[in-house]
Amino acid sequence: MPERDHLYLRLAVDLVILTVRDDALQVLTITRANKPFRGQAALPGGFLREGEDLVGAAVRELHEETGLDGRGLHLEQVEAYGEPDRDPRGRIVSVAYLAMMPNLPLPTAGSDASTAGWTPVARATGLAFDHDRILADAVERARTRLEFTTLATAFCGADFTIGDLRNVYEVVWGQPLDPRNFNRKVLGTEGFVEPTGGKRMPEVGRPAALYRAGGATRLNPPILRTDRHG
Amino acid sequence: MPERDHLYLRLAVDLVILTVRDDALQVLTITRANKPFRGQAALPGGFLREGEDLVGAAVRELHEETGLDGRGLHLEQVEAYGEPDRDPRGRIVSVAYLAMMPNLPLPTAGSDASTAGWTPVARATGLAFDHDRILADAVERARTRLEFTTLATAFCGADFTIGDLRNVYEVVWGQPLDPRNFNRKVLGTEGFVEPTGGKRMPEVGRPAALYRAGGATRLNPPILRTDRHG
DNA sequence: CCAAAAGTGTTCGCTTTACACCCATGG
DNA sequence: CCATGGGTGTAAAGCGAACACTTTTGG
Repeated sequence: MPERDHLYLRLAVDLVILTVRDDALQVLTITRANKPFRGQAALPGGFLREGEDLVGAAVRELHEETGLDGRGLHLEQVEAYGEPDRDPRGRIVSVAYLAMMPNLPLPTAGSDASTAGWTPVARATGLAFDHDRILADAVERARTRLEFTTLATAFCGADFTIGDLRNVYEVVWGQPLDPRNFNRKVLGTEGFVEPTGGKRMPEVGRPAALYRAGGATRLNPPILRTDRHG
Repeated sequence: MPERDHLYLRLAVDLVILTVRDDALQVLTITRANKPFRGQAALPGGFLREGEDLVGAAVRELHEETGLDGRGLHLEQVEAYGEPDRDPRGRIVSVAYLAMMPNLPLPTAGSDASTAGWTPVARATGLAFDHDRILADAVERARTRLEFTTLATAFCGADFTIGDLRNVYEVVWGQPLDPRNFNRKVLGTEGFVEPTGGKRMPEVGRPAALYRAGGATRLNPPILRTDRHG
């Protein structure tokens, strides 16, 4: 039923999956197997299919291209990108999604999955399409999310210490924080973390209490970076 | 060049144009002239065309449906909506844009434009498609924007008083503010407003100094609502 | 004079920040 | 003992909420 002035196009979903690894903020990238940009690094993603939700497409593509199970992951829409010439294959509008996950080994099983890997955000330049810009937007969004939500816990495993959580903030923000004040701020925010009762023995130093993510979503009051963006 | 698993669809752009009018937050709506939802209120919007930018489509549709010139308006992307059944005409993904403008009379010239009008947000329910949800998301975004950016000035004309600006905050947030503290907060934020030197005589009371929008974009420190959302 | 809105000064209390200090472990 | 990171106490500084008070107009 195409009509006059009605442009038909394809819709892509691109994924910015972030983790904290080796004291650096890293992004999940794939090496493109097909043209255009064959052999070049890109964000994982793919085309929306019939009957599929945007988030559903994101979860499916994540699994197909990296072997990861995206269910349970907090997938947050960043923005839609629609410049007419952003994709040489034709008119393709892309919706970017952001997720944060703990530092887990990537499955190496699947065929497509074999090309997926972590890249430090600081060195992730020259990506295919307009993925440099998408990545920059998503990282800025993630930095803001740490200020106002409890999503930093998404970077940690099931159990973590306050030091682990502080490390997430320091790495994502690229800014050192006072360990003592950070401790109080986190523990003083109801629902941010819950003690598990366990302890973790470090290589050196006093054992640290273990926590898991609490029920709260929003941080009130927020934990603000002093170095304001903009 | 359609391939397997590549869904072709149409992309719509929907507009949430807000203003403050009669001490109420109001949204620009149209009455649909075509099916589906013929005769029902909806947000202005339309389909993306060939070679067109997302923002370009938003500006064009705004002009076609309301007669307004969207150039110069701060159009901010809110979100993309992609539920498979959100539009009975077929698979249509919509990208919503938000803009804030002063209380100007709407052009009544154009044929399509004749159905455009302002509706108080509080009474704007039962809109076509999923526009109720889009409106709610956009309004929440606007409320947050007032906290962290200088966009409240977009609701005012070229010249305005601090009282005018405070009224914008009070109406959009639905919450009274202390006039004295608000005054200092605004004037103490560099680049928020600039004095024009003029004064405005009210019907009753002391004349108020006039200001215009300053060069700043972000509010640092922010002006936070006490009634936290969520 | 009074009413009403604009604008200034000041106090109180909380949050943030900076840092001294103690705790618990391995070597 | 020392080094290292975890955790508590505390005082100073900064900021926002509340409100007394002055200013400038029209009636």
